[in-house]
Amino acid sequence: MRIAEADPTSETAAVPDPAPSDLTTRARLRDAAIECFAAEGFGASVRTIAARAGVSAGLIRHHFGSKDALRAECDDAVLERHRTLKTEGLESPANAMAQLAEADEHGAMLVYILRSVQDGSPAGASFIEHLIADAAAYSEQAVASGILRPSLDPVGRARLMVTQSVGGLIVMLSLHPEIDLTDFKTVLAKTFEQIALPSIELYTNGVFADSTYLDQYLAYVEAQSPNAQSRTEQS
Amino acid sequence: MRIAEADPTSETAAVPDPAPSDLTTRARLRDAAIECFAAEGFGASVRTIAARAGVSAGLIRHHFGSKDALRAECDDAVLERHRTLKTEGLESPANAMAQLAEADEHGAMLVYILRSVQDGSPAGASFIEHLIADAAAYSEQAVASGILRPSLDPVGRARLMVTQSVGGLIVMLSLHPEIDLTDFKTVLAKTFEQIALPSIELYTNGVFADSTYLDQYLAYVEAQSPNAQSRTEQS
DNA sequence: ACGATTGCTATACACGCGTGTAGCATCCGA
DNA sequence: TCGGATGCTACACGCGTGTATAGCAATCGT
Repeated sequence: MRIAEADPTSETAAVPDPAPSDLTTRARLRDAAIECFAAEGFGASVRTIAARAGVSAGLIRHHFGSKDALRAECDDAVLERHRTLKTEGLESPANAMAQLAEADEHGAMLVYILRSVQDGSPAGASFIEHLIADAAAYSEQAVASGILRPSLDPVGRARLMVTQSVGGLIVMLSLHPEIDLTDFKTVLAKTFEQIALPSIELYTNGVFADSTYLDQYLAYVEAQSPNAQSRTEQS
Repeated sequence: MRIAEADPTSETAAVPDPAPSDLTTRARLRDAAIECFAAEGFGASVRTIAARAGVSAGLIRHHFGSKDALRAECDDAVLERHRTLKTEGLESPANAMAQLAEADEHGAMLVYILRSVQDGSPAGASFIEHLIADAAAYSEQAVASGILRPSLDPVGRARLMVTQSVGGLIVMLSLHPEIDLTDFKTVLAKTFEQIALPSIELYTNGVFADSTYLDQYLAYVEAQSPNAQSRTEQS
């Protein structure tokens, strides 16, 4: 039913329209929507999106049917772009974000993901769960190879680190509402530069001087339920 | 000019109106706005707020002039309530949030702060900066008393930990969009229970097995600019 | 070469929003 | 007792939004 920009079922031979951009208007509309959603959040109006794509507003309805459908297609596009980027490149959760922020297009993609999480949409939750699963898998492997310390709660640790990292970026995004589409790269780079040393330091040494807090908590949780858990203990 | 709920300048003798709640309608309106903003974000309509307070919608304009003025007053109220709560109670940044989440009213207050940050409003930025300043002050004191490890970048560490903690809560909030005003406490308690062990573990031991990453970064930053910084080094 | 489908624009509709205005009841001070 | 301020409601206006419809130009299949 839906005709993609390169669907071979109804493609004749050569490209039918050498547009100003080499993309189909539909694809340009989708990319413009991704950029607008990243820049302004999902409250961006369809007229703004259409104006950014250089077309009329009604064309969005003509191509996608509704704003929600357009957004769903943006979610799919970003999700798949992230997936391919993940499989083709290295996927070290620590600097995956930094890698994503390199190209401008990737920067917009990153911010789109942050907006999705910030918005509370199912797509955002899906992103988070994927990131957590990836982090957990990478963590297990890194623990096995001696890079990371083992944890009493591996998936809990992965969940914590992902939510905190993404959340920190969302906070930094919210702290700069005047952000422009052109300085995604700049702002992200400055942020990473700002938090690089503290985060590496935190991940290397922690912040507590000794293990009294951890010991106290473990004793507390042991007193609460002296049965399950605390079996894989080798911190 | 502004008539507070207990302003003695125009108070006769006894309470003039034994309303269903013992608060002024104006104060009830303000509290209802705080709750609605916490529950739905700042897109909550004035009609919703008025309905929650059990009054008409136009009354908001009558009392506050505009929705923005109402929100500003909510910001002030929450900020001052947080300030008093901070000074009167203990202020350990680690469990300050947990303490805030105890009472229902405090839970709504916490979520209001999170919404402010999420929204990107100046009030949210102010909250964050205050939290960072507090955390930095507490951190300095805790380092002096041997509870926390010293840092190569103390304020950077405080900034990182605050933004990540608050951001993690925002992500958790966004992951539960169906949140109801009545289970602020429940959701927050479950979240804290979920992240307690991983965060204590992280803050105690870090995640890296050794200090190669930190050493590499320090060497890199030293090679980049061999002059300033790296003087207060005693990690 | 011609009909039909496609790409696209322009305009209008319905809705929810914040805001403004008119009016009513009540309470207080002189 | 009475004038005026106060607390509050009901209703209407303008605006921006997503959505729907009508129509035009071009391209493609046959």
